[in-house]
Amino acid sequence: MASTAPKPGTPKRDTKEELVNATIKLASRGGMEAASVRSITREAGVTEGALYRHYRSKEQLWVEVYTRIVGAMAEDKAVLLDADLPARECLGEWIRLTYAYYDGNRDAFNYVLLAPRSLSESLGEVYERQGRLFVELFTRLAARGEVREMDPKLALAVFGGIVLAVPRLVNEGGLEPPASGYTEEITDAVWRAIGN
Amino acid sequence: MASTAPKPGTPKRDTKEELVNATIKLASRGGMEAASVRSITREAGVTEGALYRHYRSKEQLWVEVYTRIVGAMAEDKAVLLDADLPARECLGEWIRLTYAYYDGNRDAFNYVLLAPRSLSESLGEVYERQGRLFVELFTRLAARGEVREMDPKLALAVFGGIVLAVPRLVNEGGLEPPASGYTEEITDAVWRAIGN
Amino acid sequence: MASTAPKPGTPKRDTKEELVNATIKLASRGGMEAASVRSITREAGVTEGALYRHYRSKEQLWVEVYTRIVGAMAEDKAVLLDADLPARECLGEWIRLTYAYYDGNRDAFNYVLLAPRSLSESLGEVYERQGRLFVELFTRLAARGEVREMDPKLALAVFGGIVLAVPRLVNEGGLEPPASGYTEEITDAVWRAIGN
Amino acid sequence: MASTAPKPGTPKRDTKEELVNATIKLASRGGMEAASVRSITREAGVTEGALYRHYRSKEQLWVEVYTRIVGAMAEDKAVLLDADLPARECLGEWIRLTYAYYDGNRDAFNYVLLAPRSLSESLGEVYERQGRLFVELFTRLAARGEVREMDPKLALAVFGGIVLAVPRLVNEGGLEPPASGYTEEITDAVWRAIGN
DNA sequence: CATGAATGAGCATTCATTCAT
DNA sequence: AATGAATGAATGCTCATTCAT
Repeated sequence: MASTAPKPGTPKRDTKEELVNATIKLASRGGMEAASVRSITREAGVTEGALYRHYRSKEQLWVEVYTRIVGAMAEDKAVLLDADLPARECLGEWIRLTYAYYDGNRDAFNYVLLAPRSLSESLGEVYERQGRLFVELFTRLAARGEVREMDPKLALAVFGGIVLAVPRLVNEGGLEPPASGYTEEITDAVWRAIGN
Repeated sequence: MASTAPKPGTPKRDTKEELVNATIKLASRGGMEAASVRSITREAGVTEGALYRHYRSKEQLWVEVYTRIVGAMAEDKAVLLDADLPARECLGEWIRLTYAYYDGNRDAFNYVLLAPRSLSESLGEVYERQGRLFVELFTRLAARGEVREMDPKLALAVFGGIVLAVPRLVNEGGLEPPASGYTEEITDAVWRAIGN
Repeated sequence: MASTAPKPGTPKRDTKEELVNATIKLASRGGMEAASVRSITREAGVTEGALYRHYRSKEQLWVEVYTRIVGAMAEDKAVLLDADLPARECLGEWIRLTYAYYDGNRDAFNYVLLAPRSLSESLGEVYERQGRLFVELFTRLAARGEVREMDPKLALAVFGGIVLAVPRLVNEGGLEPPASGYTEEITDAVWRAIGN
Repeated sequence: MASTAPKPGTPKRDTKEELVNATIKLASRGGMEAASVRSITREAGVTEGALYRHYRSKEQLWVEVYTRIVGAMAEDKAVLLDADLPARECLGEWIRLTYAYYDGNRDAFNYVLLAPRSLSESLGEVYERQGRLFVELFTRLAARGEVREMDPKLALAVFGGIVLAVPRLVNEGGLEPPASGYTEEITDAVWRAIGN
């Protein structure tokens, strides 16, 4: 008779997981407004108290949500960073990678990008960490003379602006959906703007 | 019988005006959270009831706020559209104009960017109208062969992305402040991305 | 057809009154724990929001409650202060007066006396004002040599301690109820402790 | 097989002890509000479940806390009761003793004073037991004609009132700190009030 | 036109207590 | 004995909106 129940000392990781998933799900569907503590916990199938066992505050839950998304993406990007591909190709991969994570978590990203004012410092750090990775990439490529000579942070803004604005317009502004993959055209635009 | 009340023929547009100004003022200072119905009406010097006499809802007040800002900007841009300047110069002016309105109304814009989902159709229309103006510009320039051949809506996304992302990063991402005006460098980037 | 409804501009003082009364009533019955915002407003026949129209916080409501009770008592005591009665008689009246207000508001008093740590500054002020009145009385009597030479604040503590402890013991410690009026015996004890 | 666990014969009274100590420690530092079940158990180094293995409820833990404090004090006072000192001296010692326990456990005492209504009967008994001891003392002294003829319970109220009110005023009412010990002046006042 | 008191559902958070392990 | 995740009702408070005057 093998027991399917978790052992006493074994922390059930399910709840944290459920909470994070519920948060992303709700935010993706109905924007941040839909992601109240009540609705998150209902969606996760637990009570409000359970959230506060695992996270100090709603904000800390968001920190975890964002940290996970960005953290996973950052790992993949770090690999790319060391792959020493030609600049244009590298940028293309970078964008493809960004969209891979962006697509499933659109609203989590938007929340962070559009309302950082209200976010805690620890979330700000995760946010910056994401930016530093691009700056690192750009700086390396610049050292090899493969991209334009410009403030890497400005390059980051240009890159981030283009990459984030396009899906928004696709969604809400009437732009046609990606079809064969907008990525190519977006990479073109980014490359022209910051490439060599 | 000297009357201190406004003359019958004199339309008292004051209340609506005060409400709109109060909204922009509060949102610009303290973000969207500071612009509650209560604080808006207090700032405007009227009561909550008065707001609802003039606007169906808080949302409708925001529609008006946004319509006015974008409307005024659109007028200026329409002039530019007909001025037949060389493409690059025209784009530079266009950006300068955008920032002129954006700077004074950052939070009104951000609100729209952050939560368009919850805004009524009329706001969506205003939002699109702004985009159509750029599309019109781009199409004209394309007809003269002065910009790249690309989907004008994609150009809009690229343009909008760069233009909106840079001030954000300047503000919150640790980028150096505009100095004599980042506008030049932004225009460069935009031009490379979508110019000819 | 005389209208019984309040005029537009006329503030209905009822709600504030109801709130104050409900607070005293609940605190007197079930102690401070029974006086939650929810129960206070239910008892007053209004919703929670209504409380916050009239008071910035629950604490501010308590400030009003206490201010009213102490304020009314202080007025009566001020009269006594100027009546120039012989010390012992004056003290007796003072105690009688204290009980007159104390009896109807026992828990409001107890709350303030036993948990001042959590009270706002403005409540602290009201609290002190009550004490200053006694100190003033004691100082005057001392100047006439009718009471003992001692720190008036210590006298206040002795006076307050005796006066407040007796009803507590009557209520909860098994002391027999006042019968013909404990006041006489209490006045005796107080007089011996601080009189001349 | 060296065992690190306590020997079978050794009773592990640790948990109850830790719980009681943690409660007193927290209440003395941060008032009753700081003594939540969570913080008590964390301070004691156990979990919430452990508390409920040893006490039916939080209230029962407080009963134990209070019983211990008062019990220890009662033992000391019982010795004093049999020492047959002259009345005034005896009262002085009694007060000194009271403060010795009161000072280290101010908040435990205040809790009882503030909210006895909600405490179980067993706590009420402990509370009364404390009073009975004084009544016993007073009755003996009265039999020897060394104190006033008055209801011993009234004497208890007078005694208790003075003794409890003075430290409060010292702490919060702006009275000067005890210096070499207010005890002398307090004993004076008590003696005048109830002594012979 | 304007007032402003009242609504009532909503918010994030805390707490003593329970119970499967 | 002890664990600690989960409960669920309660807390003080905010907000856009309504309506009798």
